[in-house]
Amino acid sequence: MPESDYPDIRGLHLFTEMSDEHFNALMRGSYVQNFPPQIDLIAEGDPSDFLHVVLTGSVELSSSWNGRETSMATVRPVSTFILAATIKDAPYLMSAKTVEKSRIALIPSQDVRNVFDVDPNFARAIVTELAQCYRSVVKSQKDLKLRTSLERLANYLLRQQIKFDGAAEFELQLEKRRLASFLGMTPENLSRAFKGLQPYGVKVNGNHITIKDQDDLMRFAKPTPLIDDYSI
Amino acid sequence: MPESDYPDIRGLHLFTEMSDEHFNALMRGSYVQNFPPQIDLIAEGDPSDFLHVVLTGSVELSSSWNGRETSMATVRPVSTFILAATIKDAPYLMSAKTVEKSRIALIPSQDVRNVFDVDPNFARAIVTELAQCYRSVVKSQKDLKLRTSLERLANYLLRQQIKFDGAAEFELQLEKRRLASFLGMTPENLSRAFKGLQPYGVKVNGNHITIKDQDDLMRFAKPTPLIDDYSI
DNA sequence: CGCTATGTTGATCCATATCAATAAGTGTGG
DNA sequence: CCACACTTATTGATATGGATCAACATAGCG
Repeated sequence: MPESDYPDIRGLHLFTEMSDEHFNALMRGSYVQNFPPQIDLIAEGDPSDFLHVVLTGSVELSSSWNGRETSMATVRPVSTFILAATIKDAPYLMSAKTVEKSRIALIPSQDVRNVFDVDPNFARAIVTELAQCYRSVVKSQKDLKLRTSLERLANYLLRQQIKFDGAAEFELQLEKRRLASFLGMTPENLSRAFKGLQPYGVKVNGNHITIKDQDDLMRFAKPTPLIDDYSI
Repeated sequence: MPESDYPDIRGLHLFTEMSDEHFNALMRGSYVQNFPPQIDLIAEGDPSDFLHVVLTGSVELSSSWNGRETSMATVRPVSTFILAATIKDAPYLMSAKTVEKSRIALIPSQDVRNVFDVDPNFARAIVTELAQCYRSVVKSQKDLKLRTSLERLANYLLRQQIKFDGAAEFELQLEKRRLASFLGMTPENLSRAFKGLQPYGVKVNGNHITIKDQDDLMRFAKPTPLIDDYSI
């Protein structure tokens, strides 16, 4: 891997606290690759040979069964994905494909496990990261089981708004069809859900969202830190 | 904590590999309590003061929002729950209440974090456990998003059957209303779903399930290790 | 430019929720 | 030990959220 990529990766929580020696050892065995859009990186069920780090671009994680498919998450720079499979040396539970042109670091899973065993700081970081991931999925599960699709959309928009520092206007980060699948609905239903939020001051123009009155939307959406991840 | 309870806890993956010294240190600060059925142990949002270990009985984890409630999991002996909250020192995301009379060990979260920092074997065990938990929720999420309620029930029954060593007849471990909520449906719908599985050889009598022809049910349920956890 | 993928809108269908009534347990106290 | 209350399970009738199908519009893109 080119040393110019080291700082980005080092900046991740996962890698900040570990020793230089171990970090460099990890990096030496790793490599970085540029992928065009729509490239399959991983198929669910594959053995987990590498821990992946998205440096630029974005990657969609999805799963399928019996001819159906659903979007599970979108990974943006700089973060890792499929840490759990790497740790457990178990097959990936999700497929991954690039959404846009992306630069991705691949760290051999075996190296991750080796360094984990000798670097307590790295071990602690992994635990924190895994606990974080776990809690995120639990939240997402609650979102799915406790809310209607309209409520999920409303809360999604509020979370996005917070990401953009509470701006009244912002751009959707995802294609609508992907967003629909992520929220557990069809594109048609998402279209109608946007309409359904008009009474609460939500305006949509392509990917451009305007939230007239945040409080109004919040009264409907009833966001809570026990479901909605404001940190990400 | 009475020393007679040590072996059960020590037998958990989480605690097998750690040093005696650290294990005893953890146990000294812990205590064990007997609870009657239907006792609230934890409310979601509470600070995570203790790692809980179910020694006997069973505990239901649930979440609620805006007047709705859903069952997230049922914990049976001997296992821990809310490890992630303990590790992150963050509020619980789920509530916990005893289903039956239960004996539960409470290990102060601070102690868990302290020992984690000094015992590499314990640290590794925690990572493995968390990765396992994470993957379980991801599977459960896929189950919810990719399958109809009938398919979820069919696969649930097959997983239960495997737990009972493939026996053609077994007892449901959960009350039906709890099972319904766990599977993300109403009790009425569960009732009808059982009927809907009759053509595939599923017979229900109270909590007693009979699966006439496993292959028949499997052809409908299409179980896969990428969604269905055969290990638990 | 057309071509293809994405998004919208309308009509309809279906899975599941809700409401209501009844039956069957389960537990409690007299 | 039974009668009563109360919770759980089932069944039927109906409502509804969301999916599906179809047509059309729009927007990237080679």
